[in-house]
Amino acid sequence: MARNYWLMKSEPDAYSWDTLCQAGRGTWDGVRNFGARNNLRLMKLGDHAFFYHSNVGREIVGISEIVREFYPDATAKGGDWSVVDVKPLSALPRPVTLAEIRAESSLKDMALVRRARLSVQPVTPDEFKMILKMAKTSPPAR
DNA sequence: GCCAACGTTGGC
DNA sequence: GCCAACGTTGGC
Repeated sequence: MARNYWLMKSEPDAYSWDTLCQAGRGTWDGVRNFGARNNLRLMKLGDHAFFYHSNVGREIVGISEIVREFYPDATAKGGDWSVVDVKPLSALPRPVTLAEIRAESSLKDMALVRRARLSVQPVTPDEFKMILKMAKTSPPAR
């Protein structure tokens, strides 16, 4: 069975990869964008998602796994919003920055590049593999 | 801290 | 259903 890949953004000041690792499991709440919500609802148990630090860091730092499919967001006052539960799977050997992703031509169509403001977005298997490969190699010289 | 991009809201 | 105004995200 094919696994789907995603990318979820969080400002580390609000909720960081370290916070998720310490907690062991987390609920991805507070999404208030229809596109992002729809992506949450497409997530299946066992899907993998990059954890991206927006604003501070601007880099992918780890991979989480979806451990509960979508259910209503208890933090929403009205509206039709959803959450999923995630757990940390593994940290990347080293973070892959937005600048590196922009510089990699095969990743130019990533939603991260094309639709900067979408906080929950799909990642293709090829994109996922490429970023893993980048995370295992040395950072580009500058 | 600024501001461009863009998603959402609401008047018509 | 259009679109202007508004608010928010997030890179720089």
